[in-house]
Amino acid sequence: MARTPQDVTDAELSILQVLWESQTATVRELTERLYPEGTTALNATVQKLLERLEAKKCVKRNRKTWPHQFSAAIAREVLIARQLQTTADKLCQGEIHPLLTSLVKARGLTTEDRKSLRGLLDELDREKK
Amino acid sequence: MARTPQDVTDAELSILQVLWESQTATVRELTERLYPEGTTALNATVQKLLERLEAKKCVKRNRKTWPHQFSAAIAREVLIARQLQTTADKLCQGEIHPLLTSLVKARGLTTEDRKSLRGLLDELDREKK
DNA sequence: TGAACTCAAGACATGGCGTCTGTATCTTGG
DNA sequence: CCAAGATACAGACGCCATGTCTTGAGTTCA
Repeated sequence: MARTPQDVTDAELSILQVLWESQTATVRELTERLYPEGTTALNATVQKLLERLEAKKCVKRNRKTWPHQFSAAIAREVLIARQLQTTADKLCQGEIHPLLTSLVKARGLTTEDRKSLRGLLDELDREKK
Repeated sequence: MARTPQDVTDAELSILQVLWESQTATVRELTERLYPEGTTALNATVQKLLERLEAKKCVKRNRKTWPHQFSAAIAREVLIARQLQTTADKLCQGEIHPLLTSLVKARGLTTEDRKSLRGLLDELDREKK
C-alpha cells in the first residue's frame, strides 16, 4: 500500500491562493506575502514550490518579463472538482451522489442556498430533456 | 508550513472498507482479505493499522473474544462529511456552497439523482420553515 | 506442558514535502 | 563596459508521516 503523492500540497496551495486573488506576482512578492517575517532563503522555497506547480500545470510563468511573472493556470473551481472526485473515488467508488447528500444534509445551507441549488437543477433538467 | 497528518490514511481506509461490509472481523481475516498473497508479517501491519484506527476512534475492538473482534466505529457517511469539510476549509474558507455547485454541474447526475436531491431540499424547507 | 496462534511495543525504511545552499544568469547604475 | 545586486535554477538536506517488520510476551487447546 504505497503512499500516493498529493495533487497540490498545502504549501503549494497557499501560493495558489495568493495568485488567485492577485492575478499575477513575482517570487519576491509571493514570499513577502506568505512569509512576512521570513529570511531571504524562503525566496528559494517559493521558487521551488512555483517550479513544482508549473510542472503540475497549475501555474504559468512569463519568462519574458524580469523578474518572471507568475499566474495561476488552474481555477479554484477545477481544483475543487478534482478534490471532490478524489473523495468520491476513495469513499464511494466514484459515485458523487453520496457527497451531495452529505452536503445537503449538513447544517449551514441557507434558504438562498437551497433556492440557487434548485435553480441549477432546473437548468440541468432543461438542457438534458 | 508544517505538514499536517492525514485524517485516515489510505491503508487505514482499506481496513475500514472491509469492516463496513463485514460488520466484524479478526486481524487474520482482514489480512487475508487485504493481502491475499502476503506473508504472515502483514498480520502485524494490519494489527498496527487497527491500533492506529482505534486511537482515532474509527474502530472498536472487542477484547472479550479471542482472537479480538474488530468493527467500524465510524460510519462511511461521517468520514465523507469530514472529508468534505476539510476540502471546504482548504479551498473555500469553509463554505460548502461552492462544493455543491461543483457537484451539481459535474456530469454524471441522472434524472433520478436530481429528483432525489429535490426531495431532500423539500424536506429541509419543511423543517426549517 | 508444548505447539500454534495472537497481541503488543517498538524499530525500521521509504519517500513526500518543505527548506536551504551554491552557482549561474540577468539587470541596472556609474 | 563593469561591478554590484537581484533573480533563476539545480541539487541537496532533513524531518516526519506512513507502511512494514521484528521480537517477545500472552493465550488457547490438545
